Amino acid sequence: MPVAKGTSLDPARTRAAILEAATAAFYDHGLDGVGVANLCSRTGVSKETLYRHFGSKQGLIEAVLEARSDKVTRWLRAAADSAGPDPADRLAAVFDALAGWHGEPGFRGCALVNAATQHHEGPARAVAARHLDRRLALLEDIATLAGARDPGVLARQLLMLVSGSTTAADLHPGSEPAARHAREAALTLLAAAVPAR
Amino acid sequence: MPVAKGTSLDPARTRAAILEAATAAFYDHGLDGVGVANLCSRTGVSKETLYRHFGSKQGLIEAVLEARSDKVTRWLRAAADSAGPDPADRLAAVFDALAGWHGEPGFRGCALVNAATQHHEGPARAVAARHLDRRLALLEDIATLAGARDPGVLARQLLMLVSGSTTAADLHPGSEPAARHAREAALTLLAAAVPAR
DNA sequence: ACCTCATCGAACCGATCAGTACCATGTGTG
DNA sequence: CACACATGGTACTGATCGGTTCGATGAGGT
Repeated sequence: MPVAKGTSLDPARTRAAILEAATAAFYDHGLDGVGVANLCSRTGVSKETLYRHFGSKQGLIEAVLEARSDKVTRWLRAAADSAGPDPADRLAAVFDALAGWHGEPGFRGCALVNAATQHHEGPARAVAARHLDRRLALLEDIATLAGARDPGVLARQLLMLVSGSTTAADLHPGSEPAARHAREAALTLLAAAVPAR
Repeated sequence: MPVAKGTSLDPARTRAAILEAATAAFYDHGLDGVGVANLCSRTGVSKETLYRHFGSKQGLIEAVLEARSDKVTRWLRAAADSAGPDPADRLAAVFDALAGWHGEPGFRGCALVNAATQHHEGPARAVAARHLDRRLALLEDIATLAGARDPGVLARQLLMLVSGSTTAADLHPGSEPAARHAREAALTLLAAAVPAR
């Protein structure tokens, strides 16, 4: 038997439960805004169990951010894939997905970026940098598919629109969703970056 | 005599010194990363003096962010003004100024945005929102001057490039400065937003 | 000379923090 | 049944936190 089959006393399951609760708590209250004891009471887990699984609070933070980056990256790539082969459609789908995310109740910006701005040292910045690299790769795929003159440059410009719209949606009050304007800007940049027609 | 003229025992001067040291410390280590006692030792000031001037740590944070927003807003507007009347020149000058800022040693992103992502409650978010409003107003002036179809929409798109390039410069490793790519994107969006030529 | 006021330095408070240790409990496996 | 193990609960440590208080010092204006 490769994996455990029991339901209750399963280390992997407790680990996942801690991870899930910590992800939400850190996102809502900040990395420094929630203590380990608080996290334990949210999950119904003892401190000893938490420390046995993650070693330290920083270890937990790193695991949370890593898992979050994986999940968000998969989600955004799936949104692009669901739009079919046309690069403009794929790009539009990315920003439509962002718009949906920004409108969710409890939205507080990108968890990875937020974490990196809170902890200048430690693993947060490295994980956030890799996260942005993943986003960049997705956008660069679209730019290349569209036949852009310099896909790397276009992708970096599009990434700024992704990050910028997320910041705006979090911090800037506005009647219209920021991602909708970002979407139009992205399509304009895409069209301007393909040499011929 | 309307104001004090002495140099040493001047409340306004001590207040400014605290503000200056706190601005740097909060920027470098985060709002929660530096304690009040630590701040006092940096300035050579006693806790009693600090609390007499600012009432609480939150009061100090609010004063720091307010002053920072004023200073940054004036600085960015001055950069635009130094570029002359042409809207494209003014927009380019804004991103050139950003590029210079992003390249400064110790650059860690926008202090206002960072503060707002660290403290979801309290004055930080409100001050940051007003700060983004000021930036938006500057960009909207340029958009209007250029005769854009919808200056408000263009300004919000440009603001995303400003915020997005600042985030990228802080968190994303890259050989070329993000603001240079943002500058070209901004000029492209500006050109595409003016109806006739 | 006098008084006021800003200030420093230090002690102090209660709360909270990350992290550790110990013990009782329950589950799964042999 | 017996053993190993993951766990919850509780108590504890040493440090740091924001904030308050008190007394000594010294400068400025009258």
